[in-house]
This record gives sequence, structure tokens and C-alpha cells, in this order.
Amino acid sequence: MNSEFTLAIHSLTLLALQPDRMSTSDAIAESAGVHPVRIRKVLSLLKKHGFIKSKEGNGGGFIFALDLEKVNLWDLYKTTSEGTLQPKCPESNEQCIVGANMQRVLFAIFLGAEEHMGEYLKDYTIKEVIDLINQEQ
Amino acid sequence: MNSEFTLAIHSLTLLALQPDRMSTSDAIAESAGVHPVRIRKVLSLLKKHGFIKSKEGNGGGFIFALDLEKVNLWDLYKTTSEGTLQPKCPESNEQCIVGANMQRVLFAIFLGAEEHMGEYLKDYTIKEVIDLINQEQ
DNA sequence: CTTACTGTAATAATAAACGTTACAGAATGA
DNA sequence: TCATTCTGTAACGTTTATTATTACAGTAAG
Repeated sequence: MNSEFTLAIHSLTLLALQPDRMSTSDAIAESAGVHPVRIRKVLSLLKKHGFIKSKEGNGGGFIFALDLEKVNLWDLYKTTSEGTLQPKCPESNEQCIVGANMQRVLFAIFLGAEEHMGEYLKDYTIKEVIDLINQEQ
Repeated sequence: MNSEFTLAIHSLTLLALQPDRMSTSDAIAESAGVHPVRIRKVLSLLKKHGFIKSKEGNGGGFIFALDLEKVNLWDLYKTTSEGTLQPKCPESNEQCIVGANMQRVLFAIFLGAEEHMGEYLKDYTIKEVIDLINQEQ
């Protein structure tokens, strides 16, 4: 699984817990244990899809833009990782009936798998993630 | 997705189409477009789990050992790729409530996702894969 | 006893992921 | 106005994961 997906979850969860002030990429990076530039790259995607707002300059940062019960993990998966379940098959032998067609068959199967996983991920909103985090305490 | 999974599917599909003779790792590698040693490594796993039989020496090779309607993609996923859906989170900040608990929460969620995907993959047996390959013709 | 295989370890090459540096642009406040 | 603190990106370097390759022991057949 693409780790941008988990960084997106992590970032949004943090932002959801700070609903009334801007959080900087440095602070989020500190919590997630990765480099701030990477966080900014992921947040740039989230902003493009309307999950968050950002503000440049002194006192700027990122803030959650939507209702945390309306954002689910499937939304985030589609934004950060769609298609990554798909295995990267090497070019196989076109002379062989299996080699020639396996790629297409697997593509269709994994597309279905991704959609099916989507149904599962839709059940987890950021609110649920926060509840789970609090249960761990 | 782990590419050993797709190599397992590819190999078993080929073997299922040659039920009455041994296939060599060279022949399978040729069809799949990868190195024979890699195929032997994957087939070694499949043998360990009883999906195939092998024979060394001249005239040897690999042959399917089970009913092709009884082997499904979830069996193969478990054999080759179990746990690979799990993202590898970096060590996050234990001082932060989110950083300290996110890893455990995500682990549980992705474990559920894998099980859920299992239900989908169980619907595809090697027989179904072969049917799909033939439909592509 | 040679040839054609599997089985597996070790190493080399390649590709993907990730971290780091650099710098432009925007907002703030002194 | 100008220093400071942010975002936004591109470019580059480093590390890690994946894959290919080499090497060789062991087995069976003819």
C-alpha cells in the first residue's frame, strides 16, 4: 500500500484535532516521522481535492476544510493511491496464449479487487479513525 | 501488489493447461517474461503448500497437484503475499497522541481490508482465470 | 557418465521510495 | 521597507526493495 495514503490519513487526523488553528508542515512531519517536504507534497494533493485549505506566509499552514464525518478512507485512497493495487506485470510472451492474455485478465481482476476494497474503506471516516485513536489510550 | 502473486497465478494457469506433462521453469519463465530462477523460487513456495509437484533431473519439471477448481486466488495470495497490503509506516512521534497510536489503528484497518479483499479473491479459481483467458481470444 | 533438470544461496544491477537542498513566492509584523 | 516564517515545487542524492544473474550442489534419465 502506498505510504502517501497513510500520510494523508495521519495528516488529516491531526488537522481534525486542531480545527481552529493552522498547523504547519513541520509540525505534521514531526508527528508522522517523515520529512516536511514530503508532507507538503501529500497535503498539496489533499488541497487540490478540497479536503484542506492552506495559507502561505507567517502564521500560515494547513487546516481541515470539510466535515470530518464526511471524509472517508476510500476518498483518500482514490486521491493518493488509486491504481496502486495493480501489480506491474512484466511484458510477457505474446506467442503464448497465457502470456498474451494474462495481463488483461489480471488487470480486470485487480480493478475489481480495488473497488471491493473501496466498499470496506468507505466505512472508515476520519471521525472513526479519531475514535479508534482515542480507544487506544 | 506483490508480483510473486501474479507469477504464481501465471505459473499455475500454465500448469493447469498442461495437466499430463511436466513443464520446466525455463518454459514458464519464457511465458511470463521473467528469469527462470525467480520462477523456481515462486514454484518452490507453491510446492511447499501442496499446489504443485516437482521432479528433478532429466525430463523433470513441475505439474499441477490439485483440482483446478479448488485453488483460488485467495489461497495464492496467502501463500505469496499475505501482509503486503500493510503499509510500512515510519516510526512516528510517541509524544503525540496521533503519532503514538496511528500505527496500531492503521494496522487493524489494513488487516480488515486484507480479509475483505480475501472474500473477493476467493471467487476466482484457476478455472475461472483460464476461462477469462480463453474469452480474451 | 553426460545431459537436463530442480533447489538455493550469493551477488550484481535496476528501479522505486524517500530524504535533502534550494529557491521562488506569499503573508505577517516590526 | 525588510526580515521572518510559512507554502509550493523542482532537482538531486541516498537508501531500500525488487529483480536478474551467476554459481553450484543434488537428482534422475538414458
